[in-house]
Amino acid sequence: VVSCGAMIAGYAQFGQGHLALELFKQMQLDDLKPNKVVHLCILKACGSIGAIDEGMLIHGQIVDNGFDMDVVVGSSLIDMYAKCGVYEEARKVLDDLPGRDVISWGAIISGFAQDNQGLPALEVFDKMQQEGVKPDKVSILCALKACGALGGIDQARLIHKEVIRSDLANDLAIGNTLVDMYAKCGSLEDSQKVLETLQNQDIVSWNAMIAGYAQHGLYGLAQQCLENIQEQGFKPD
RNA sequence: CCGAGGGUUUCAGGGA
Repeated sequence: VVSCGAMIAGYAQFGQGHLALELFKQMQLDDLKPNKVVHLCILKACGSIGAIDEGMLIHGQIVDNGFDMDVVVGSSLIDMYAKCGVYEEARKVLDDLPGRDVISWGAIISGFAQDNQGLPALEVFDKMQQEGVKPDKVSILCALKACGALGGIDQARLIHKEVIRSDLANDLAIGNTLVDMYAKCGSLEDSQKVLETLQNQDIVSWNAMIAGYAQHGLYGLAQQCLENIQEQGFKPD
């Protein structure tokens, strides 16, 4: 079971969801009883390929095994349902999950944000805080992405302010997401400002800025930005 | 006793 589990984990992590599912089915044909970790990996696989039918089947097995009250398993279920776009079910699992934490909430927020559903993402983000759960880096990343999807510049500035006062003020992933978010909100000046104040920049920072200019038809500025980074010795990808 | 386990930022191309 453990060696199969390790294989399934590998497949799931490398985006080979179908192979993971195949191996999982083979396991069951061989009468090997999946443990908790195998369930977690297979849920990830289901989410990544949108295999909702398989996912619901696994959910049933998890309930039968009494694993469904485990916060890690519960969060994986939420993630699976959210990635499959079945938000009502994701929400139901979240509401019934004892000890739900910032990751459980983050799974739904991420699902909405990834799906360009900015408004519901931010609603859940607020609800989480109303319940006294403090946002962490990942949930903030997702909330910022949601602002970008929504074009909600006011919400964006609000969250940005909070970020500045937090220990994430100099975080590169957060900074990159801010650059992208402001660009998607149509405020390229803000993007540029954030980019310039980053302590370090990487390829993602530049790409976000260039894409922002390009998507607003500012081809000259996009070009200029590209030349800038090359002058600084960075290689575009 | 050991190993495997949860939400994570940017960008391109063809067809229906």
